[in-house]
Amino acid sequence: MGYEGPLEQIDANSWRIPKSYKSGMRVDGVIFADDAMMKKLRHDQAPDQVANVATLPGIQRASFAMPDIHWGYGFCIGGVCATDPDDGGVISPGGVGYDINCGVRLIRSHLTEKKLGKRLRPLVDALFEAIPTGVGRGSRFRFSEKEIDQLLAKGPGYLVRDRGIGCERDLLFTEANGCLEGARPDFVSQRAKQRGASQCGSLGSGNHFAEVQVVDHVFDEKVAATLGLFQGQVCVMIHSGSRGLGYQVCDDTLRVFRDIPAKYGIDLPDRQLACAPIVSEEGERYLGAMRAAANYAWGNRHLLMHQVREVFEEQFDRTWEDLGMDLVYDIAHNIAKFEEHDVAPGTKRRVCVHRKGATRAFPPGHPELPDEYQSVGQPVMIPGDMGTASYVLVGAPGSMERTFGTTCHGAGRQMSRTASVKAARGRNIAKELAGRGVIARAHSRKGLEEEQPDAYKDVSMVVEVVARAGLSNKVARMRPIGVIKG
DNA sequence: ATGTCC
Repeated sequence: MGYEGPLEQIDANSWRIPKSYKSGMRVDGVIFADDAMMKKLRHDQAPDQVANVATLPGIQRASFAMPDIHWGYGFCIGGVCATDPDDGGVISPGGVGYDINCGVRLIRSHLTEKKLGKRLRPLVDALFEAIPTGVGRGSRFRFSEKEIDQLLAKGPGYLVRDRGIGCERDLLFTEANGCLEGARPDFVSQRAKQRGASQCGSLGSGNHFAEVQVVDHVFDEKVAATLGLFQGQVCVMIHSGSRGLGYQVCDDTLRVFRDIPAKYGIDLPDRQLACAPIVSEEGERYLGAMRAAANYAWGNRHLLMHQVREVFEEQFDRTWEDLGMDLVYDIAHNIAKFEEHDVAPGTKRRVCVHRKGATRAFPPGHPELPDEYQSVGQPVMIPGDMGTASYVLVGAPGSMERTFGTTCHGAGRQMSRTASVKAARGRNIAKELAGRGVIARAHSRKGLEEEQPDAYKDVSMVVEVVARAGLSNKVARMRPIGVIKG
């Protein structure tokens, strides 16, 4: 079952689904992809999901999808949708995803691959021992009921200021400073908090990882230098989200939202697009809980970084400050937040930008960027597969004009999890990775099989499209040398 | 993604 509707080529990198395609579409759909990607997309349901999102009340300009588009719950992964609260705009949990504020952070260091040498193996082993990974795993950090409310309200700011973990600079180099205003811990269920209380500081499973990487190629020396990156440098990339807490918030909300569209007279082409007006009791309850889960996720990645720093300190017998292990940046790629954007030429509005498997990519000069990055734009980390590469980009002016300041978020799967496991029969993925120069540690053999390099599209093709489309510019390619997973 | 079914 593929997509049989119209796809009009706008230019080399983007395609339009006209709003005449489906009744109820309020705006066009726009998909960023090259010719080869578009051919494959015809066999996917995801373009129909882009069209469905275009029917949501209050949607502005267009329903967008990034080149790593694939099918998801209600909204496609790689989807971007901005709604205006003053135009009847809605908030939809499906437009955020189950893993609220899943995201990526990159930590740099003074170390080089050359200097690391034989110390890589014990380093990866120590990371695997220190950092909890896998489904349902808890961490060594504990939060009482009062403390979890603090964490949900303040995010990593609570960890830095009240618990002395990490430093103020860590907050400055996190999207939204790691704290969304208007978080409502009191709108998060007891069950969600219980799951979250023991899991903060754990990695999780699936595509989540912590990776030791080497800067393999620099595309833009000047920008790389501003981000503190250089050829041959050792970095650590962390990909994780809000664990069981965010999942539970999404699950709790979807239960409540089943009958809400009808209550407000909202007609939907797919029940999974369940939503509520931003200006409604139900909308405000989800927004408050979602923001709290987002703050939790930033706290989680902050604690993961803290544990990485501890391991490096022990392995190299120097402080993390001495090792130069500063946070380059932390970005969310599953979130909805209010931002100022042009909804028409010269008309600025505060809109609710849903990014589901899509990354904010603010250009140089944006007021939300830290001073150090004003001249280069916001760093964007794009994880690829664990055997090939990840990318660092920076936001470009085209993102504001075209996609509400957004770019892609990853390679995107090309094989289902079951197909990946089947394809791994009789093979040893860890051994194959070792042959490619990557030390991989995971609790589950099946987990590694699901995440094998073949399961993913070529991340470099995805990055090429967003670069050519002017959404974000390439800075550096990162090659994995050690990875820990669930 | 997720104590992959309270």
